[in-house]
Amino acid sequence: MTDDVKEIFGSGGTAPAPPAPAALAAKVRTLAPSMTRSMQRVAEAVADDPAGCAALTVTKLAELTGTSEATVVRTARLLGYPGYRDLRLALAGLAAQQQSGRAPAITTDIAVDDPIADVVAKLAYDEQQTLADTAAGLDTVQLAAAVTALAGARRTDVYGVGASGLVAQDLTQKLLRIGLLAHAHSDPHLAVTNAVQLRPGDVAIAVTHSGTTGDVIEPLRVAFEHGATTVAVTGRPDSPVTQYADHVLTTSTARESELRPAAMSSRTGQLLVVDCLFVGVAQRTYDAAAPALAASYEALAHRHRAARRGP
Amino acid sequence: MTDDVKEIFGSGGTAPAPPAPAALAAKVRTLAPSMTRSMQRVAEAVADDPAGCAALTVTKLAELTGTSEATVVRTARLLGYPGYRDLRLALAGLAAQQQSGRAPAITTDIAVDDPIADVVAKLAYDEQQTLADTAAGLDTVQLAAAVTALAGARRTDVYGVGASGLVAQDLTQKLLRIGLLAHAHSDPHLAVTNAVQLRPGDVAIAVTHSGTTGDVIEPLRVAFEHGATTVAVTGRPDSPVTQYADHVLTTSTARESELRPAAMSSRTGQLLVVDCLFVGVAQRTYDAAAPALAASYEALAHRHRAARRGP
DNA sequence: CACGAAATGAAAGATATTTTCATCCGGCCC
DNA sequence: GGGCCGGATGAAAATATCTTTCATTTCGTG
Repeated sequence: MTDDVKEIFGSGGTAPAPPAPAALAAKVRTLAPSMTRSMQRVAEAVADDPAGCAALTVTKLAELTGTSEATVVRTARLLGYPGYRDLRLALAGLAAQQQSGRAPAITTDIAVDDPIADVVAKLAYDEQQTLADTAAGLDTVQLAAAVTALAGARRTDVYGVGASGLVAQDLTQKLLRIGLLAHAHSDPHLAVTNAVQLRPGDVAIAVTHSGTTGDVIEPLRVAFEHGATTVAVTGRPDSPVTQYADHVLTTSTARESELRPAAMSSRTGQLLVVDCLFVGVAQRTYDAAAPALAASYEALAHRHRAARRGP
Repeated sequence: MTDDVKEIFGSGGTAPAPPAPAALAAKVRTLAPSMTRSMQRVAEAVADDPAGCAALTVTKLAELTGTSEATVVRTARLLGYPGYRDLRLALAGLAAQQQSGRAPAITTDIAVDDPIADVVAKLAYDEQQTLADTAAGLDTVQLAAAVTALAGARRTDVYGVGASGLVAQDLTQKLLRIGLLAHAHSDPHLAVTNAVQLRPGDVAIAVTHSGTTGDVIEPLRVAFEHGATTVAVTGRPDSPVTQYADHVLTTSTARESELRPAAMSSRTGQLLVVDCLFVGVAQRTYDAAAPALAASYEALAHRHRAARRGP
């Protein structure tokens, strides 16, 4: 009997045997016949609830199965581990695998009665998806062109209203940090007024998910007509805003739903594009950007209290 | 409510602190700043090679990192485990997950001479990572509590300056959309002035990555002392801001580098938290939120031109 | 430059695991 | 049926591992 088992499992019992990775339940079943009664009880408990057993000490598991520590250790040995400690480790791994295996209930829409943990998971998943899609769909040639224009611009105006307005501000903040003259406009009147000032060599950027926001298209048109280099960051590469854009940067959108309007999910992709623009420009103007970044960091330091250490 | 959460997270082994399952690397990064030098060495080793460390005893790991057993245990404690034994178990689980899991990752930092396509890939990857880590590390009990407070608040004030200010605005915009009275403050004086008005039942939210921004802590403190329910969204769960926070929502940070300052990478996690808050509140107040969302959509429609160009 | 607080590691103390060994149980031959 | 044998089993000793304590060192500060 024991010989058969050995044969099936290859080389000899303890020493050279690879500590079983995952197929534990199977191993238990296979080896069960060659086990003594009390060892079987232990093995069964282990196969039944790996996660639970992983939390138990030798003594506890012995108690639970109505056996002794020695028996538990013997069982562990039979299963191919040097001792109970290692079996326990493997058990923890197995539990974790099972856990992560039965994950994705996240493909569904967010429902009104989803528990909060599901909401977190779904939102995170959707945003990750948006990032992946946007990154994959981003035209690096257009991006590089936009970066070049930004890096050499005398001044840069960024237009965005609503949720996209925040993205526009984010970009502006970043560009200012590395010493570029940038301004975000969310007031359409002022935006147009300023757009008139733009000249060739300047840059105007419009951020709009739909690509149909008049308040953003107008200033971009004006900038375009005054010879500025114009960039559109939009989720719709065929939308009106692209008419006046020298370079179009397309963002991807996650599925939307009632509890997750488009305006909300578009933000993630837009911000990725903005970050790419920023880093791109920072690379191009590194000699100026690096000290500027360091300086702005220094300047802020005194506004932070010293972090306290936990006890 | 609390029951739901408990259910999701399985039996409450250690009731108050669910020992981190997978978000270990994230946790290390989050807590690293509050660690001492030698603890950091241990934490780094652990985050670097979970599988390897899982095979080590306390003594060996102490040796490997050039520290003592005591330090290893202290580190394990800080990471949220009762002792090294449990950290080791979690490590084994993590290793197993990684094993069975996914692609290796893009581990390099963004360099000055990276081609633009690499920049896009790295940024996207980092932000995805941040999302995953933040989602995994988010305490859903705290989140649920914050949502409940928000849903029932008479008014809500949100504080944030710099990059976090945009996040604060984002949250405010969203809450306004579903009919809640919310206001974002980036002027610290006005913020404090307004915080004085808050009463029990009102909510104050501070957004700060470092958790040490005085301009944000002050108004939160005032709000706290006036009995408002206070929430902190921060990357540093042990920072000063949490002193005055009834509920702490921790965001995870991606590694940072010269071309990718902390302020930049923190935004992604903060926005995820904000989205979760929003959706949570929208669920709770669905009957009021759904029509409000629809109404705001309607109201905006006329500001969009019809999309031209069909296929 | 001395002071105090925090950090650190050596070693004692507490637990958990492994080994040892005496006992027990079941079958088998006489 | 009794006695003997061989493996199965658990109690307890021995060891390894983990945790705590406490004295020493280090570092920042006035």
